Parts: sequence; C-alpha cells; structure tokens
Amino acid sequence: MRTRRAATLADVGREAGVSAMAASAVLNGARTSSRISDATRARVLEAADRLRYRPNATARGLVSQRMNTLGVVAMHQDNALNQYFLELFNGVIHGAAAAGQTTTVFSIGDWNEAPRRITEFCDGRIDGLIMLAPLLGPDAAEWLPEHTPLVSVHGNHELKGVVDLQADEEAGAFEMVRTMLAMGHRRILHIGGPQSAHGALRRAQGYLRAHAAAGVKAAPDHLVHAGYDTESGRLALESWLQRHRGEPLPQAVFGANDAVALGCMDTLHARGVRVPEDVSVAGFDNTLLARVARLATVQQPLAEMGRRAVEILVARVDARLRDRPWQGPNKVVFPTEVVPGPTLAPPSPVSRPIH
Amino acid sequence: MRTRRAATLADVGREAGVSAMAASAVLNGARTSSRISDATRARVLEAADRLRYRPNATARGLVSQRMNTLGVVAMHQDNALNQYFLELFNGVIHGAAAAGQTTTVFSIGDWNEAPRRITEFCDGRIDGLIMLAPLLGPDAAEWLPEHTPLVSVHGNHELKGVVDLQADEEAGAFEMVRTMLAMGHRRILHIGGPQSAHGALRRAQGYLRAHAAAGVKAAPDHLVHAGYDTESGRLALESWLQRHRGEPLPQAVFGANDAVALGCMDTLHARGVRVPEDVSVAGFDNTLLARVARLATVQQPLAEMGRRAVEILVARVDARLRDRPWQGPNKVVFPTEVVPGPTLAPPSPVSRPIH
DNA sequence: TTGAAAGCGCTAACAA
DNA sequence: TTGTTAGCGCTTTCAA
Repeated sequence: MRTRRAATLADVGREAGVSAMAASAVLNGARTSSRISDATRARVLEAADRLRYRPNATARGLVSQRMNTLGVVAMHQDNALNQYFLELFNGVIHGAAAAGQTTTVFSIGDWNEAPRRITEFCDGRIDGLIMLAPLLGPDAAEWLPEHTPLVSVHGNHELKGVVDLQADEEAGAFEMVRTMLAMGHRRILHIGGPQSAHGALRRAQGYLRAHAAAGVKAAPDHLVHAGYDTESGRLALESWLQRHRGEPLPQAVFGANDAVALGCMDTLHARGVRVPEDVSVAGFDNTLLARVARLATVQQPLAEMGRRAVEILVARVDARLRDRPWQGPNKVVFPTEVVPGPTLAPPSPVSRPIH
Repeated sequence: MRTRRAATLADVGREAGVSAMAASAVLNGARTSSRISDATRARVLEAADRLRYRPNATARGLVSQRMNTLGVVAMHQDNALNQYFLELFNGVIHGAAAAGQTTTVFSIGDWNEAPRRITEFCDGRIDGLIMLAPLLGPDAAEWLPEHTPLVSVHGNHELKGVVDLQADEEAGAFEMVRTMLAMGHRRILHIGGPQSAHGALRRAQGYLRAHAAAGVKAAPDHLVHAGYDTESGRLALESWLQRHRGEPLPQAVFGANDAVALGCMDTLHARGVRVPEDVSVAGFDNTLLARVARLATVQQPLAEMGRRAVEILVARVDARLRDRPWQGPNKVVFPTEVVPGPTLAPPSPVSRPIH
C-alpha cells in the first residue's frame, strides 16, 4: 500500500465511519466542548493505528500560529561552524528538548547578509530566533522582523526588542591578566579579536584594566587585533614576532579565544619556542579545544547560556501568543572564571630574543 | 503599528486595492496563466513593501507539501553532541544552504527512543531525514516513516528505502595497522568501539586483517571493545593496563576514534608513559580533536559525506514529489586515508613493563 | 488582465 | 455525543 501522502484525519474518519472532527477530538485531544463515546473512540484509535496516522505539523502550525520550532543563526567561516557554536548549540538542543521544541539552524557567511537572510528565515517556519554572536549595528532594529521574538547571545549592541545574553568578558579577561601579572609576567601580548566585535573590545578592556590595577604599564604595541579563528591567531603572532625581531619574547600571550590561542601555540611551536617554559599561553571560552590542548583559558558557561536562551525565547513566544508583553529582563549577564592549565606558568628569569 | 501577526496576501491585496491572488501572482511568482498589468504590479509591490509582507512558509508548505527543510537526527551523550557530529553537520549545513534548504536538528539520548521520536518528528515539518550513525536493528524497516525519504550516514544495517553513506572503515583501519606493523610495532592494542556499532566491528576487522596480511599473530587480549567517547577510552585503557600489570607495555594503541584515542593519551599521560617514545597512539575520523592534538588518525571525509547526504536526500524529496521512484544508488562508500602525526613513531627497542 | 472558488490538513466555533 | 461550517495563508484551477 504505497501511497504518496500520509493518512489525514479525514482518512481516519472515513475508515472509522465518523467525521474528521471526531477523529481530531480523539487523536489530538482537541478540547472541543464534549467528549467522545467509548465506541467511537475505539473505532477511531483502531483506524488511526491501521493507517499509521500522524498529525500534520504544518497544518497544525498554520492553525495554531506556532510550529514549536526555534531558529538558530550563526556565522560560519570557511564553510564551518566552530567550537564556540557547538558548545552553545549543545545547550540550545538540550533546552529545546526540555521545552518540546525542535531547532532549525541556518548559518551565514557574513553578518552583512543578515538583513536578507534573517528576514527570509522568519517566515512562519520558526516561532522565535536565537542569534549567536551577531555582528549587527544599532540600525538592525529597523529591519529585524517585528513578529518573531528574538534572543541574542553575545550581541554587539542592545537592540530594542532583542533579549541579550552576555558573559562578563571584561571581568574574565581582567582576572586572567591579573593572574598573569601576579605570576610575575610583565610583557603580556594580547592577540585580540576583531574590533568590530564588542566582546573582543571588552576582553581588551579587561586586559588594560588589569594592568592599570596592578600599576603595570602595558606597552601599546602589546595589544593587537585580528580575527577569531586559529589561522588568524597563527598569522597575527607570526607577523607580530617578525615586526619585533631582536626584542625580547613576550612572556605570555593571551589569545582572543581558544582558537586564536591555539594558532599562537602553532606559531611558537614552529619557531621552537617552548610553552610554557619560554612563553605562557592562555585562551578564552573554554571550548573543547582548550580542554584537549590543556590550555589555560577563561570559562564562559556557553552550554548554560544556550539553555537559558531557549528558556527565555520560549517564554517570549508564549507571551506573544497570548498578546502579553514580555515582562522578563532585556539582558542577562553570566559570570566568567579563570581555568588554569599547564600552558600558563611563571615567566622564566631569562628571556630569549626574537629571531 | 504593533500588530501581532505579520501581513498576509489579503492585507497586501486590500492595501493595493486588488485581490489576494493578484498579489500572490506578483509577489510569489505563482505561474498563474497570465500576467499582471504594470500598474497593478507596482501598486502591489508598493503595498507589500509598506506592510513588510513576507510569504508565510507554513501556509506555503501546506499547499506545496514541502517545507524546504531537512531533518537531522543524532545521538547525544551526556547532553552533548560530539565532534563527529559537528564535522558531518558542517557538511550538511553547507549542502543545505546550496540547495536552498534549512536544517532542523534533533538529538536523542539513546537509539531505543528512535521509533517514537523519529515518528513524531516526521510529521510534515521536514521533507526528508538524515540519520547520523543510527544504531537501528533490521526491524527498523517496519516502523520507519513511509512518507519521508531517509538517508543514513554510517548506518548499521541496510534498510529498505534508506540510502546509506559509508566510509570504508575496514580499509582505513587496515591501512593504519599495516602502517604500524611496517614501522615495527608488534604489540598493538585496539580499543574498539561498541560491539553494537557495525562500524566499530569493521574497524576491528581491518585491525585483524592487517595482522593476517603481515603474518603477525594478534594476541586475542589486544582487541577490546568499549564506548566511543573520551571517558570510555580513558577507562578502557586504564583497566586493560591494570589487568596486564607486569607485562610489557603495548607498543601502540589504536583507538576506535579520535575521542577514544585522546582518552588513551590521558591515561598514558597520567601514568607517566610518553607518547610516542614509549607508546604510539592513533585515532580514527580525523576530527578537529585529532588536528588539535596532532594525533595520527584515519581520515573519513565527514563534511563531504554530510554534503552528499543532503544532495541525495533533496533528490529523493524531489522524486517523491513527482511520484517518481528513486533511481540513484542505495549505498555510497567513501574512501578513507591514513593521516600521519607525531603520536605515531617506530617502537622503542626497549619496552617498559606495566606497573 | 483580474477575481471567485476550492482545497492543503487541521482546529474551533456552533448547531443538531 | 456528534456533525457542520468556517478559517489559518497560500496556490491553483477556472470563469469573467
């Protein structure tokens, strides 16, 4: 019995000799006024089972104005989503499962595509959207879809109508650099993230504030900005070292994130510089990368942030469906924490020059 | 103007003073018999722009029987999807974007939930489903949804109606172990994956065939089975070493996959055993884990497999919509390849005992 | 060139 | 207790 389409309520009703509504009442627990006689119920159930009836989510969604599906949008680089995404996404999946939602992912190569792509995406197939690390200007409020509740993680700007989840990156960077300074490091190089990302700027601010708090002057050329990926880290450190040939090596390198820090370790390794004997290295995020490489890093509770993003988004979807305004906070900040590791140790008393 | 719902075709039509069909013809390029006058077209476009009209995907899906959305189901462990998933998923996302599809993910904690969860999931919200490393018995053919095209990656059984993508794991394991034997290794321990996973069995077969081909007898206790995750690898090797106290260390450990191999490296590290000086280690999959840890491994083209899975699935969805049978292959096998790395080196002439 | 009507599969009113 | 009717937003005949 190879039919192209799945059985519908009408089919079940016909098979059971009742109307489609009766079948609906039995199968999908619609709260129509009254109940169904046991005989009818049994016939319907039997017919549904025989026809392998499954309610059609699209039709339901059209009626109920809800698909029980959340969207996630993230940026990919070189056609690949990164570890940061995976950690957050694990939390999202977990939270979505707990809330009975499914999750639809789409990725964009550049946030400049966002106005078009996000608008296309918010076309009824998802009830709400989570934006991961969106690089959107303040003008985004103008084009962001009005009818889809939005939550961002590590948003760049506070946008009207978008609930944003942040980690306290400034404090995390501060603590990490404070730790380095307390160990005795003085020449700490920070390979920061893109200047277009406010999070990267906050990390750099933490770096500077730690120096100020310790009364140590940070050399201006010890703070540079690059990308957020491994290759950027590799190249940024390599070119920095070439520019500073003959000068003493930095005592520590603080990467914008774990991927960048690993890129830096590659560069050091390729030059025969030992970590941590010659140079200490630390990252940021505490992704799996850091755990595998035993990299000192700053923990952000990414999985938890993903879960919370879902919770808040579902609450907003519920509220919208009942025409209630969103009562919750517009911003949530999560704590960060230094994670020590064998890549971070006190500086060596003698310093090698760069060649 | 805060309305709860987005503008519909009817709204646009009303605003432009034409029928909803005219608006549909203009905006959604419906191929209704004739064309629209330029004046009407302009009015409709203007109204749509003013109302920020977006076609509703759910309504379209109901009519066209297609949501342009593909499903992906994978298993999570400890509430987390793993690297294997991420590599494949990157390919899926890439392929889906190229085919104009979005991707809906759901994860299950155990493949025993699959009959219920997959059935629920295939309810019209997705046009087709990709199953990643499904552990399904041959009976699955009975309950798998009839009306949703299915593709599996690393399927366990050939299932009627399911197109399966495999990598040649047996050959990959064979080549890796052949390489080890050629280097002079004789005591090669294989920490295999779960015996319920046929892929794990094929890797073990490759291990055995390489020994046979080299005329080397593999000690039976040098092939054990455990889980596919890091912790399993760690524990499996630790307990193996405890069971073999006093005997010489294995010269090489071949993990069921990269995660297991890293767990083995943890165990060796904790015991002060050096890699590769005392023991060589290799993994399988060539995930990011291996690349970060510079682990010797066997490459499977996971991203490409994800892309191909999408291509095939979309072709099947197209075919079904036109009531055409699927003409393509029911199985595709991808090549594997040994990736060398500094964790794999010739054995040391002296062998330390296990303590 | 345009509009009216029907229907995708479902649910929610109301009537019988 | 059950069936009829209408409608979610869209597309597709078919008639004007």
